Amino acid sequence: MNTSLGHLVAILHRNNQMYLNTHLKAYGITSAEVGILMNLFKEEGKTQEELSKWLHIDKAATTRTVHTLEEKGIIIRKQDDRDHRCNRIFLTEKGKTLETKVVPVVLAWSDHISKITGKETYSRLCNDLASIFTALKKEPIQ
Amino acid sequence: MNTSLGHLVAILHRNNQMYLNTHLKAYGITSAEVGILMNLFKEEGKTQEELSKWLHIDKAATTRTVHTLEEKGIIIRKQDDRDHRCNRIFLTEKGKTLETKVVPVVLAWSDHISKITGKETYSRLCNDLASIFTALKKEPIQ
DNA sequence: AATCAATGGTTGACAAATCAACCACTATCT
DNA sequence: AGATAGTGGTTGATTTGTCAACCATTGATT
Repeated sequence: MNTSLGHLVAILHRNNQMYLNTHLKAYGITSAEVGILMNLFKEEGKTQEELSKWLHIDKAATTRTVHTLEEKGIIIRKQDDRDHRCNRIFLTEKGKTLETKVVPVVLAWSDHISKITGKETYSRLCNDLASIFTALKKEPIQ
Repeated sequence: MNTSLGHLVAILHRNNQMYLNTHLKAYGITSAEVGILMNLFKEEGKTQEELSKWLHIDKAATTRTVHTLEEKGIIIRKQDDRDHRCNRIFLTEKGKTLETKVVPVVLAWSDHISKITGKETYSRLCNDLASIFTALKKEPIQ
């Protein structure tokens, strides 16, 4: 099985993106927006910088995704009162109603994978990946 | 640790891409080309269709990547004698010399990850992902 | 042999993300 | 207070990939 880790991760990532895009199309949501939304469902009011760091995504990408979400009426950007450089991001009423639509779709894909691997393997997998995640946060590769 | 599998995989994938892009820049190779090259180093003469399937990548993407590789003088496309629809892909001499440059970089990233997780965890991780990989091949999600 | 479907590849339009350069605002330092 | 450095966000250019429509060739059916 001479398939490298990078290769496997790439395939899984694209598979996830495609899954999200087809199943969220009905709600007008794209895969790129899912990360930000899932974050907002948990806690609103983060700055774009904080979102970028959490998602490990370039701040330029965050800017653009946040803009399209605002145009769709799903979030609002509010300038911070103290620090006028910061935009703090909040869900609109419409945005809040999306939680019950988006979250199940995100979980459904994980469930698919979980069924493939079996439950223990799946949670082991998540733990292993999470440990990489935290390690990369502390000490980025090169 | 409320970080979903999709999220973790996405981060890891982008990390890998960035790593490859910075470390292969000197050789004029981009991350998108790595998959095809790694495949050709093992076995030449595959069709674009076969490459696409192996890489789990849209055939349009394969077309474009193969074209840029050809423009760079790294590969040649030869039309199949029997079936004139097929392009079979081969490395040029210049392409063959890249193996000793590209492979170590690809492995270096894996090594980084392996050092983070420890060796057993790493190979377990690869096995778990590979089992997902083969399962997806047989029975794609939705 | 003629038609019709399937296959391999190409193209155009778009989405997702990076990088680099930039602007506006804040914080610091003298 | 004024120069300077740092931070948060935006923009333009480019890369990577998807999707859908298309063309050319092959294969199957009649």
